[in-house]
Amino acid sequence: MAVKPARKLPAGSSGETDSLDAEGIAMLAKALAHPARVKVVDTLLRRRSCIGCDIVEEIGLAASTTSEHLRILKEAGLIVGEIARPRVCYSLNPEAVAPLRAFLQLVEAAPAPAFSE
Amino acid sequence: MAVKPARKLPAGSSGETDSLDAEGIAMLAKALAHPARVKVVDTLLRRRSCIGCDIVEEIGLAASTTSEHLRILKEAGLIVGEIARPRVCYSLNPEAVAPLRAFLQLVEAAPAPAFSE
DNA sequence: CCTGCTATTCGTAATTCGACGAATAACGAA
DNA sequence: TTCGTTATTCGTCGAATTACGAATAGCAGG
Repeated sequence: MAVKPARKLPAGSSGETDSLDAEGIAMLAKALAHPARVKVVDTLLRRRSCIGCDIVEEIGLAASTTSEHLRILKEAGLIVGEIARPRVCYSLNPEAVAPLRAFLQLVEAAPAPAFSE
Repeated sequence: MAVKPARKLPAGSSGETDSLDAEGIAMLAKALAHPARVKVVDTLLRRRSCIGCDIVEEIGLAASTTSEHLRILKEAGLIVGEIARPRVCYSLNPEAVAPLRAFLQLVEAAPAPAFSE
């Protein structure tokens, strides 16, 4: 479809001073756009620890499905996985969330619409 | 596979720490999980105004596609549309974003993983 | 060596998403 | 009333997501 008229500026940290990184924001949001993945993040938030197969039990999906969700979260940089054979130890990467959080904070600080609903 | 029963406990109860609304968080994130929709929100953020077809021009997609994105944002409660025939005047609904923002803030405040990458 | 434990990858379905043009709706203006 | 402007809905298509079980990969230990 190639419906990308917008400039695909390579990851070279170009100076977008006034335009926000919609792609990056959307990518982060997408990583959290599923209840199972939100639960994973929440689990890692409460149990500071990380155990792999405990996550499977916590969210109640098949191991392979859970692994896929973990892959997506990893790809978005939201979590990191330390290999400790035969286990994998997952942890949050708190700073990865910053761009999305900053954007939401801007939105929340915006003036409410004049008309009430 | 024992499918875990998704329990729907009232959000108004006592502790908000153990009753995370994963569904709601994910729904909000999903609404922002596309660059075009992030751009719409950003446009409404910068131009406090609301004009409907200006949004179409701003994000560069077909009108029908844009309308669909607006519908999704509306459905998630992130924006509201005031009908001013033949136009529709869109505005942000800043408070709708609060649950997701609060969740992200918790994540960001979490201790970083012990091992560095 | 083989066995068990854990995590990931593979193959495959069903469903949802994202995009477009065409058709439709709804009102102000002529 | 008819026309013009704007927004939404409809129908459709390919692509992506989500889910599962089966198969695979690595290591610790008997």
